[in-house]
Amino acid sequence: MLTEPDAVAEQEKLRQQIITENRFRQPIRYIAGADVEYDKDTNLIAGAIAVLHYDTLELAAVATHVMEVTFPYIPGLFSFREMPPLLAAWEKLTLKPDLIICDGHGIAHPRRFGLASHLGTILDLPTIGCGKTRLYGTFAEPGARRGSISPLLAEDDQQVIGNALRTQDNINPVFVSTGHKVSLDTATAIVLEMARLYRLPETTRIADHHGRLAMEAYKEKNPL
DNA sequence: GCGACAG
DNA sequence: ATCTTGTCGC
Repeated sequence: MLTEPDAVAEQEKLRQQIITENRFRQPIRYIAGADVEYDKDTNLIAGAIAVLHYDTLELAAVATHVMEVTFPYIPGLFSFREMPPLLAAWEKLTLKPDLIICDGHGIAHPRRFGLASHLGTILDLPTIGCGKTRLYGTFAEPGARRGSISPLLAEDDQQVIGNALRTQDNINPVFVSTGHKVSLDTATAIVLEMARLYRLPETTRIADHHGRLAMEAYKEKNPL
């Protein structure tokens, strides 16, 4: 099994591969959302990846995978818990997206290696981190209107590691950061564009929905 | 020693 | 993550 020190060493190794500039073919045609659901009374987790048409937000493909957890929840090593089900779901996916928005942070992480960066470097695919709450860094409250941003700062405000982005008027901001091969500015613009109606981008909402369905179906088919 | 701590 | 309907407020 993977030990904590090994996980940290793995992070450091992969972290060096992160590219924080745009390196993807434009225009974007397919954009995906990646999310993982947990079951309250078992140790099952369901990874889900939903691919949407970038322009219409119409669902183009989806894949899920239910399995048992293989790593505990440790802030900072979170990705080692969610990567297994996501990679398994990725293998089942028939239509590969141009870019993935992850439910968790990218480089807005104490060692600059959150889930989005982990998934991006392993798959060598452009990824964006979009977390609902802050993990690392300091920030000033962004303006009250949709589209307002405020930088997430680290190392005594000497580094910008992400953006607090208000996706709807007077609603708590989300935290956007580069995962891999997408600049912070581009990542922020894409998340805002995908969050037309709700606080979270449509990609993660759809992935979350299918993850739930997969979990229910699995428990139905495999009773305790 | 005391908090903080993605999902 | 999960527990969870109605309800307080804009």
